Amino acid sequence: MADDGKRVRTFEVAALANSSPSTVSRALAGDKRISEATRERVLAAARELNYQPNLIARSLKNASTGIVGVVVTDLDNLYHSHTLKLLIDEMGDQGMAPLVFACNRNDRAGAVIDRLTSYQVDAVIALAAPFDAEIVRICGASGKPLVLMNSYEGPTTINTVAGDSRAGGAMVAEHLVACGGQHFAFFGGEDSTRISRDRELGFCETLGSLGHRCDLRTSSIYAYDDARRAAAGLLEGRPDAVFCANDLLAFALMDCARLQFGRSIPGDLLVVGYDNTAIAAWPSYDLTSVDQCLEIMAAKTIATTRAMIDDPKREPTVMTVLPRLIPRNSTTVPGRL
Amino acid sequence: MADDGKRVRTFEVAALANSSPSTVSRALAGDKRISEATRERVLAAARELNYQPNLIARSLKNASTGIVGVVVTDLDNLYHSHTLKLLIDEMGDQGMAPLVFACNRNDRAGAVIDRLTSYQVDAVIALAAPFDAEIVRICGASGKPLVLMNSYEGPTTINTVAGDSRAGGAMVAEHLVACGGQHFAFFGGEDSTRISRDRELGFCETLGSLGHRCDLRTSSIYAYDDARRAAAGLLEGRPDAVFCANDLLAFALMDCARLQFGRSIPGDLLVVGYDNTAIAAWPSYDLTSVDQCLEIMAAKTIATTRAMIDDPKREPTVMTVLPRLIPRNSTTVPGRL
DNA sequence: TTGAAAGCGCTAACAG
DNA sequence: CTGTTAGCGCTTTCAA
Repeated sequence: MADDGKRVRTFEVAALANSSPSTVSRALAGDKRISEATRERVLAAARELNYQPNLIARSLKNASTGIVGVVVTDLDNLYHSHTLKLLIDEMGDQGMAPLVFACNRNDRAGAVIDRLTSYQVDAVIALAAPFDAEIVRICGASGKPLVLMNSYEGPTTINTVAGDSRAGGAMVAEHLVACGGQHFAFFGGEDSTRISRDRELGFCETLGSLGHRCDLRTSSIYAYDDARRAAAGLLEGRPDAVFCANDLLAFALMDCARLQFGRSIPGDLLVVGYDNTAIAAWPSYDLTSVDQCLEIMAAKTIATTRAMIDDPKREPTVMTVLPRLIPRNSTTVPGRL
Repeated sequence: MADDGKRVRTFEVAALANSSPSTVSRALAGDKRISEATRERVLAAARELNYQPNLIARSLKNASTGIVGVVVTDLDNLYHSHTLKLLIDEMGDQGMAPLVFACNRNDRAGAVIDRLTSYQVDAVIALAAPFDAEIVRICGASGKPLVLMNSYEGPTTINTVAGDSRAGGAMVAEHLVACGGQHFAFFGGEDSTRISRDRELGFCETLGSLGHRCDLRTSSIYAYDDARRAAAGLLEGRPDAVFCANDLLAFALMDCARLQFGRSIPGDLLVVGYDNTAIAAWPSYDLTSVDQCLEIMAAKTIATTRAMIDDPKREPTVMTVLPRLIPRNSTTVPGRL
């Protein structure tokens, strides 16, 4: 029964168990060299006093805190916030404690990482962050393993887990051709991002190898209104098959096509999105989309992080997760299948 | 220039500044009794070595870690993940470090809180958590301030920041009556939650005082498919004005009304949602919704947390934030306004 | 105004 | 198998 305020320390447990702090520490750590009898006594005492070890004190002695820093950008993006949720769940299961900092556009990434490392995190995971040399430098200098998840770009000297955007783009090309598309368009996210470029690249390459080409393209930032405007421009060109670099762009384009251009989907226009957001499955959109298999990516990210913590001089790995296309009504051509 | 791996300690800074660790500590803390000259020397040395204090070590001596535990449930709910984002941003600005744990339905809340308190967090914020006596007991026993944000229920002996659901329901009633509704329905979230009940209560009360009543009701869990099914049942009763306890329910109901019942919105049916999700503003839905002013709630939550940390024996406060109704096309009656 | 020394709670090396 | 001791990096008396 922990009484108000003060936490129970090893010392108190030791006193109750007629033993010493070190014995308590060992018994709780499962040290083999403790006799069954004393172990029992210690465990009983600990339970009775509701002893919870002070992890902060422990980590001052050990090298490791069990805390992993997570740097996130752009949590307004539903897809990113879902990724964070998966990471948090996975880390919780693995006994890691996520210390989460947002690094919004105007923050200096370096300052954020400095705060993180001040807390002696065991590693840093950067989520959907634009590649930032300063992060890499600081983590390198402080010897903290760094893992980039779904981040926009990075050399192979840094641990990276990302979806295979190029393969995803290729899948979409094959699918749209199979569905009878003739005039193809690409609707990209922010052009500077490697992810959007890779999706476009895979798309165009594969279209080419199938004897088609992508005549139209435009791009927009991640915001419905902007996307809507850009979509209008794209639709002027009268494409009949559009690949959108993410679901939000696809939703905006579908709304624009139906409400503003009076076109029916999939009758007049085939649309494919990316990320397989929950909303894609809603009947109003029923959007064919590429699923990045985020659960797998999150699991790999955590596994990589764990491996780097266990062996800091391990070679960095770059992992790629193959996405899969989820066909829905936005590309279902009545005559086919 | 911090070299590989090892962090710089006060000792090294002291050596470079021809001084002692204690002086370094004081200079960096801005202690008044340090001469201008030595302060300069110390700061210069610290900067030169890129000294970052070890916050873990510091907090072992001090009472406080600067870490605040955040317990979240149900991050799949877009509204909750957005709330978390706002909290993270606000805490970052305030110099708090959020240690985030998910407490999913099958986890024991107690275990999660125990892990949190093992890290000596300065306070715990429970976000959208079902009220759980165990959390309260453990936080109480360990003397950690607890703040519930938008949580489902709680006695007034606990710090709470929540939207005024009853007032929100009342606003909706007034609005729907003003828009000419005649046959009212309420579409609730999980019935056990106080929040949904309060929204309904405010709605029905105010309808009553305006000479109307709410004849129909149903409820659903937070999942599109379930909501869609429940909505179908509700629409059988042919209401012409529905208040949905959250936006997701409203979207499902709108889809159901249009696609399955062939009813037009707002022509045949007025719909109001709650939370003012980003999607509510999309043209396909263009949904009138109640905005909870989450930024304000997040700010108040952090302010309360800060106040409790600064003065742990402060009386708990219960705060309520007045929402505001955002009218959109789903309740725009052509003849009016 | 500054330095030396003690101690936060824990664990690990070193006796016994 | 177990207890004593030292020390993680910092802050803070206490002395000078």
